[in-house]
Amino acid sequence: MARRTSGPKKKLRGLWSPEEDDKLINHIAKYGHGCWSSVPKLAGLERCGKSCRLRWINYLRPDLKRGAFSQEEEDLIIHLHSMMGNKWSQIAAQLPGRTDNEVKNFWNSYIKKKLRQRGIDPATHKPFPLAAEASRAAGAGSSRTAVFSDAELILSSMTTAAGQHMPPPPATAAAESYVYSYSHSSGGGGASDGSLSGYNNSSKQTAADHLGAAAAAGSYLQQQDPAAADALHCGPSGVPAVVLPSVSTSSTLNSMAGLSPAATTTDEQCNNNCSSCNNAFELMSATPHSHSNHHLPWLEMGTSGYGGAASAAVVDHYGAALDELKWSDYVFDGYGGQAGQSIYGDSKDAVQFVDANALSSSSWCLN
DNA sequence: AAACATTCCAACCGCGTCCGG
DNA sequence: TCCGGACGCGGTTGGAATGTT
Repeated sequence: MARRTSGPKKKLRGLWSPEEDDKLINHIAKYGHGCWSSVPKLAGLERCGKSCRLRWINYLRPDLKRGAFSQEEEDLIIHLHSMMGNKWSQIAAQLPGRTDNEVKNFWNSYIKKKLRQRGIDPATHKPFPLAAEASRAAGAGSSRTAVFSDAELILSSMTTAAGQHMPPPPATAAAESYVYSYSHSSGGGGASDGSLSGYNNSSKQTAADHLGAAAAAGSYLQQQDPAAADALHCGPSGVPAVVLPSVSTSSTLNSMAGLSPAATTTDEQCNNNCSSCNNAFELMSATPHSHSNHHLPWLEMGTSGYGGAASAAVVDHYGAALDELKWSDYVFDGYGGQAGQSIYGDSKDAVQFVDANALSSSSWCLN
């Protein structure tokens, strides 16, 4: 992989030899890197400080994980990318033992391709126009794929069974307020005791991962918009209290920051139709809330528990926070993959939008 | 087995930011 | 306030490894 070992610029040295690595490791072990520009001279290397820094950070650091990315890491990368864009260093910061360069390469060589294959624009995390059009054409059927247009969803969220329009969601929420139904055949047992008993064996680890991932996203949200994070009940550590995903949902991502529709419900949404949901705020204690067929209006979540001005404030906060969220968030929930399975992976479950006919204007919570 | 194509990823480049003088 | 050096980040490159014909 010798790179530019010959050329006009003398300073280019190509691959690092084991001897060079040893020198750098020994030097840093003894003295630390201090000022990188002085490292090459002190370590006896014919490299620039920048190159030494890069070599250390990307390859020699003892805490690097190396090896293939796990499914959870992949999911997290996709989700974080949907929130942050190409902020590789920030994304890598949420992945212990991974470097920005590694994440970037993984994205460019693998994830990007995977998303494209699924008709998702990796840059926007939204469907390619053609794919959306194809989906629209196929939309006449009872089940649709996860490829859809924003406008289509907004429309569906505003229409009731009688063809009447639902009260419009808050303006900031409208663009993101997708109503969809997640229909998952395998479902998942409910667990309201705060344990992970609602998760099957293979899901428990993923459930634990959800917490970590949610914490990461919560932390990010705290940084970006503390007020919004507070509205989402992010604790001081950045961990949102509303984090547990529905066990019926597939991946790490649907739980991110508790922002996903499947991850939370509220009293109003559930009281009428959900006998197993006793208290909306059970959710806020990170209790697994497994209602595989909840059809909740995204963004309505959490706000109905607040009254009047407080609710409006929360909505504002949500709006600000949700500006950061993109299509993949919904996809992640929408896909009904098994726990630990990337929603971008093959899945036999198809996302279904809530048929407008299934919604009443008085309740968002339907089974 | 050879030639060619594709993939992967370490390394480099250039730019922006930070910070001390 | 300006300047310059150091640092960090994201984008790009190009050659080794791997796959395909």
